Amino acid sequence: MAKKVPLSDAALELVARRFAVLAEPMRLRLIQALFEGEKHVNALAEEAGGTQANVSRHLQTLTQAHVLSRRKEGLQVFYAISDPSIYKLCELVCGSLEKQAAKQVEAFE
Amino acid sequence: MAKKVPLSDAALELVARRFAVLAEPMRLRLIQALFEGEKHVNALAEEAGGTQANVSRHLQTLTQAHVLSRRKEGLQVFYAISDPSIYKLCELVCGSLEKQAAKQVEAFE
DNA sequence: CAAGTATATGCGTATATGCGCATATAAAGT
DNA sequence: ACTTTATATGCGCATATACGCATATACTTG
Repeated sequence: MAKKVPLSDAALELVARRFAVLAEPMRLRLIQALFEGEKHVNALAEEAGGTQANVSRHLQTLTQAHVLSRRKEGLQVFYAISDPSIYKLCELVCGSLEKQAAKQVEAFE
Repeated sequence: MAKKVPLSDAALELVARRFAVLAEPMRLRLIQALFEGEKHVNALAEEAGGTQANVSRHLQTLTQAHVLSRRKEGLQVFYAISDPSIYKLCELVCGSLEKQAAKQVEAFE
């Protein structure tokens, strides 16, 4: 397991795409809503404040990126977080942004 | 410190922008190059394989996002990673992608 | 099989952004 | 002051993608 080898172009594209998937507020809202557990599309649309069509698309994007899992039950489709690293990822970014904000505040004191 | 409160729209936009900054292969290449330490623009352009102009722009984007710091010394400008969370962020994503890849392989066995 | 409900998708548009090219700015040496 | 070197930026183009609207698909029920 070589650790210091620079990532290949293909690998970098994958990483970039991963970040891109998380780079939309609406998708983050959906992920946040799913932190509470599995939910179906209409519930998510209502909670996240988007149209059914748009939410469905975003859910598709997240599922294709293996961030969410999809489970069909009768008429409804339930989505859930399938990649546990998402939790830490969001925590890390939030923490970093909080530190930044704290620094901004310092500058005014 | 309330932890379970959903993030505000403004906060989500910030998080999204943070991810967006990391969602470009060229910027990831620059970050990766800077893992070895502070470097100046031309060195980064050569190492990352981009034009000076383009690299300069990406460095600006990363600096405005407080991912990098900028230090001017004579004619040269040195950039360095200023947000330590970047290391873990990249590790997390790489680890997650490796697991995904491993699963793909399993499917063929 | 028809009607209703939940979800997905085709299409057009508006916006964002990465890149190349040329040029501007800044600093150092002659 | 002029030239050279290092970096930044204005501009245009090409591409990606988020959203709205309408419609298609899938499943359930009467």
